[in-house]
Amino acid sequence: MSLEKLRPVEHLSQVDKIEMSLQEYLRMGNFQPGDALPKETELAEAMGVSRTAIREALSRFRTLGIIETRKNRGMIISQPDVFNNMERILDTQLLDDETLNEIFEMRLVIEVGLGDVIFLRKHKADFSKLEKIIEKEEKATTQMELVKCDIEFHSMLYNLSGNRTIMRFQKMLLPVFDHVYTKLKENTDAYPKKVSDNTKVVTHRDLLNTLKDGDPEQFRSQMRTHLMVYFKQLSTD
Amino acid sequence: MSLEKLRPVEHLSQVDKIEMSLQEYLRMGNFQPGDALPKETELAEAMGVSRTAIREALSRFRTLGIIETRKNRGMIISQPDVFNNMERILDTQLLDDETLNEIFEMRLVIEVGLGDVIFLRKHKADFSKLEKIIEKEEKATTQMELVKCDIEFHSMLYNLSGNRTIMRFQKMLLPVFDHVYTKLKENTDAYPKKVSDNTKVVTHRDLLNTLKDGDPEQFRSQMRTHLMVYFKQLSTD
DNA sequence: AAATGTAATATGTCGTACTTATTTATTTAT
DNA sequence: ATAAATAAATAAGTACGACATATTACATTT
Repeated sequence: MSLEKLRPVEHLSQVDKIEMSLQEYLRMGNFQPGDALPKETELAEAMGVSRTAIREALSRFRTLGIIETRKNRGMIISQPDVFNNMERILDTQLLDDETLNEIFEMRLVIEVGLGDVIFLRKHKADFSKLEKIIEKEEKATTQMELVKCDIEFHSMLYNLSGNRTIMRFQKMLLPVFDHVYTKLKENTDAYPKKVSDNTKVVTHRDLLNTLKDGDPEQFRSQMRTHLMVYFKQLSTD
Repeated sequence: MSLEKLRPVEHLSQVDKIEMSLQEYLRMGNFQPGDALPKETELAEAMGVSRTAIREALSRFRTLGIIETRKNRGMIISQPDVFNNMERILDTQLLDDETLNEIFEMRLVIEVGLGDVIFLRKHKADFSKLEKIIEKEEKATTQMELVKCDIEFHSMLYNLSGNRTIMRFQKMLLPVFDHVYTKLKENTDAYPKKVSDNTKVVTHRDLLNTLKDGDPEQFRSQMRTHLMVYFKQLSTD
C-alpha cells in the first residue's frame, strides 16, 4: 500500500475551526449588511470555547471587512470592499517584480477593453473634462507635469466607464504604476512618447476625437497603439 | 466660531496603533519573504503593550497573508497572494448585485483586451487544446455541457495570455459568473447563442481561426461580438 | 422640556498560567 | 562512531479572570 494514499491529517487550530464554523453560521443565517451579531460572550459560550479564541476568529472577519465592531455596542455585518485588502497588500511592497509587471499588464488589457463600456455609456460622458486635461497637457513643460496629466487623462477614462468597481481597481493600482513607470524609464527612456521610429503615435487628443465621432473598434485599436510602448516593454518576459 | 473647524479627535484603538507601528517597522526593515520576525513576547515588551494586543495586530497581518506563523517556531514574512482575500469576500455572498454586475463587466472588458497579450505570446500558444474543447462543445447536447465547455474555452484563453495574475483573477471570479449567468438566464434566456436576429454570431471556432491566422485587431472585434449578448444585458444599468 | 448626570453594557486591554507541537540537545543502543 | 530514542527548551495557541472605556439609555435636575 503506497504511503501517498494517506492524506495528511488535518491539523487545524481551534481558531481555524471556529472561523469555519462562524463562516457557516453567517452563510446559513443569510445575514445582510447592517444585521447585528450575537455578542462575543454568547458566541464563546455557544461554541464552548474561550472568548480569546472567538475574538481572534472575529478579528479575521473584521480584517477582511466582513464585520464591523462598534465599540461597546456590538458587531454588525458590513458590506466589504472587494479591493480593500488587495490595496493593503500592494502597500507592503512585498510582491515580486513579475507579479507587479503582470498587474501592470492587466491594467493595459483593461484600458484596451474599456472602450466598449465607455461607448456603451457615452450619453453620460463629459468630454469637456478630457478636453481640459489635454489642454493642460499641451501646455505642460516638465516631465512631471506630463506624467501627471497622463495619469489624469487615463483616470478620467475610467470614470467615463461608469463602472465603479473598475474605477476602484484603477485607483488602487496607481501606486504600483509609479513603481513600474520608473522601472520602465530606467531601462529605456520609454516614457516620452516622441517615438522617432516609424510606428504611428496616438495622442490623447486622438483618443478624444474618436470618442466623440468614432466607434468602439477604432477606439480599441487607437488605445492599443497609444499603449504600444508599454506592451513592447512587457512582452520581453 | 464655527463647530466645523473642530476636527474629530482621533480615537484609534491600541491595536490600531500597534498595527500601524508594525507596518512601519516592516517597511523600514525592508523585510523579504522568508525573513523571520521577533517573537511575540519581544514585540510586546519592545512596544510596551500586552501580548494579547500584539497578537491581535499580528493576526491582521496573518489574515492578509503578509506573515505566516509556524507553530512554536516563530513568524516569517510571506509572499502574499493579491487575490486571496478578495476571493474570501466573494465567498461570503455579501456583495450587492450592482457590484457583482460590475465585476462581471470587468471580466468582459478584460477578455476583449486580452487578445493583444495572447497574440504577443502566440509562439507559446497551444492551439490544440482549444481545438479539443471546441470539438467537445460541438458534440455537446445538454445546456450544462455547453456552459462547461464555454467556461473551459474562455479559461484556456486566459491561460494562453501567460499572465498568471490575470489567470488567477479569472479563477477567482468563476463562482461569481455562475451567479450572474443564472441571473441573466432568468431574465432573457440569453445564454444559448443561437440568436435569431440579424446580429452576427462569433463562435469559439471563429476565435480560434483568428488566433491562428488573423491579427489582434480582428480578434478584439470578434471577441467583442462574441460577448455581445452579455454587454447588452449589462448596459441596462 | 432641555440639559446634565448616572448606570448598564459589550468591546478593548491586560496578566498569568497552561497546552502543544517543533527543534535542539542529550542519552542510549548497536 | 553512527543512528535511534529520549528529554529539554521553545514559542505560539488557548484559557480564564479582571478591569478600562466608550456608548446607550435611563434617571435626575433645573
